Amino acid sequence: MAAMQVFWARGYDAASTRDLLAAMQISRSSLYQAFGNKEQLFLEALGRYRTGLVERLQRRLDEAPTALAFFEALYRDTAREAESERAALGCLIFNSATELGQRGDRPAREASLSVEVITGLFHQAVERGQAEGDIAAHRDARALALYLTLGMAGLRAMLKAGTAATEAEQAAELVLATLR
Amino acid sequence: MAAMQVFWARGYDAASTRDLLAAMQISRSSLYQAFGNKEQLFLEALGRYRTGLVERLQRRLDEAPTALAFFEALYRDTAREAESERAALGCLIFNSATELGQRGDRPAREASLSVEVITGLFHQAVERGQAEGDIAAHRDARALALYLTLGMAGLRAMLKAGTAATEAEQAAELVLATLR
DNA sequence: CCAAATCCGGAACGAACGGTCCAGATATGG
DNA sequence: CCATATCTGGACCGTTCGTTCCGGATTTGG
Repeated sequence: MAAMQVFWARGYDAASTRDLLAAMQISRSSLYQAFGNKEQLFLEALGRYRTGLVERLQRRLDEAPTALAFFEALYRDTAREAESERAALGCLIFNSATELGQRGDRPAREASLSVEVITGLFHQAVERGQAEGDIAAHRDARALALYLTLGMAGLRAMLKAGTAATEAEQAAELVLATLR
Repeated sequence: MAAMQVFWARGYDAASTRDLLAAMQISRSSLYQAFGNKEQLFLEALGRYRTGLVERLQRRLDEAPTALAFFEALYRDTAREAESERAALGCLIFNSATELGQRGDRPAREASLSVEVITGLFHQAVERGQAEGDIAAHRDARALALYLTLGMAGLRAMLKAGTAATEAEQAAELVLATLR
């Protein structure tokens, strides 16, 4: 969905309906007939983003030799995005969660829920890693999952702030160090 | 400055000049005479925020028994803010850096610079901690400083996403574990 | 005490916002 | 082939945006 890209690049509030129309290549009336309003279009876009991201992460996790290797690849690949256009976009979920904060409306709640979904996936990955013996078993799996979500949110924030690739990679490496 | 609070709570774009006038209790013409425009008012507010924050952090660092104790108190106090109104506000610097991203204009550049200033303060604190022997000396000080800034940005993002206090504290504790 | 300089409330500007609406284009099906 | 149903381009709505501007209030200084 093209609307996703617009919300991703500009944020919920700053994405105007005119931006959305231009990207989706449809007319105003079609948008309102098909989605009701801007809020529902955003919810649809965020839902699709989350579904796609979870699918991709789950596949990478399933295909990874170890859960630790999964986290290492995820963090290193993300850090290496530094200084690219892709890095400036960030992640729609973290972007939305920080923009909408505790606003209390549906978009805000859905963004928070999406962060929790990511943490849930990380939790499952950590448990696998602890069973495999690659991830320190003496630490609480849920706490590690929260820590890894925090790390990703922080890394994405640093990339948005313009941190250089080498520095992002060094910081990411230190996040990973806690797993061992 | 009252304008700071408005930018802090609502973000740069979402803070309307009418919001700002109401908070500052001045008239429209006074604002434009005194600050030129909204962008310059924001730069002023962000500058004051940064100065105040750096002063407070530096004092806490100077008064802390060890640099490690400084980081522990900072992270724990921040995590404990979870579920409060204060946590929903986040930090003006990280808020601005993530909202404005790599937009290239003055506000965006100033936000990125502010993040770097925080990292610089952390760098100095890490070096003191390594000299004192409380912080692992085998790790690069600059990398640790970047990691700690990343951790703070991540923690603030989690608080905005509505993470519970107990979970925020657990995650913060894991960030601190890397220092030892 | 008055003249001069400064300040400020509020009206007004053009532009952009999210959302509505209808005439005309397009597709459907008997 | 035409009647009917569906879709859509774009004008338009009221509101809000950042900014400008000016007449009148307030302060200042001699």
